[in-house]
Amino acid sequence: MKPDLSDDLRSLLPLTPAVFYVLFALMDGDKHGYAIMQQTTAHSDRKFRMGPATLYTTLQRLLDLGLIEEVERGRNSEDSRRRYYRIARTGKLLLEAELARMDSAVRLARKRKLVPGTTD
Amino acid sequence: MKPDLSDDLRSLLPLTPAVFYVLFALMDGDKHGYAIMQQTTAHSDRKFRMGPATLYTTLQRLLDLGLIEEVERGRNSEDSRRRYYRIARTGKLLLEAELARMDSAVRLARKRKLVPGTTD
DNA sequence: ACGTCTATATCACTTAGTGATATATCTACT
DNA sequence: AGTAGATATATCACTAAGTGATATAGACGT
Repeated sequence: MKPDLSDDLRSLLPLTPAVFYVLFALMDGDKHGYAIMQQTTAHSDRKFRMGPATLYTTLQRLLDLGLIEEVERGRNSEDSRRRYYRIARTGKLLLEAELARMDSAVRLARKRKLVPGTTD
Repeated sequence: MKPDLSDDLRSLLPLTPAVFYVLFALMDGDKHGYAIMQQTTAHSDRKFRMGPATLYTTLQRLLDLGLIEEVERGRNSEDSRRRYYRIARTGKLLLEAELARMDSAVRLARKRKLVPGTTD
């Protein structure tokens, strides 16, 4: 059984594109800001391009909310400018809730034949 | 073959929640504003509640963009206050593009086991 | 040493969403 | 007929979020 999200977190749903793609990019490992920006362009099939202003203000907001955490660089000799981030437990729960919402919208649309069915 | 979206329309992706749910509500038939508000609450499993301010400003914006059209009431003796809307061709294309984006995000997440698989 | 890419950061501005409130109609009940 | 409550649209003042532009500087190849 999964814990329910607090009202506080639930009020963030639906996630804004910037918040969604930052959390989404971090789901497969810790990353620094610039890498998140690049992955986001790739993950969204170039449909969403996040500029630096959006990225860094979003990262700060997510830190304040406790949805992500900064991780002290463990690596030996990385680029000294980089700041690495990790998705926090609450951030993951929130991302899962958002994905469930998307999934249910897509399923409903599929019943109305607005989206091609699964092929994989 | 589907026509590509113009740059103008593509810049609206990802859709804001308000825009998405209005178009989504209209995909199964013409509706008036208040009905859209109610269906949205239902469609989103109460995860998104759109107040009147958001609804009516969004409807106006969508009319200006040509994504929806107002339909003159053909019915005989309906509630005279109601204004009915229909999704326009471009609005449907845009909604389909957004659903495809969501679908691809959900599929990617499923590979990472962040979303339960299909059961239906 | 130079140019380009990488990387983070902030400013001023625009756009979108929101709580509150207003106004009017419709419907059901007495 | 009166009226209470739900339905329906609309707008205001405010807040939150995103954005283009710009700044600054370290990394990397030639």
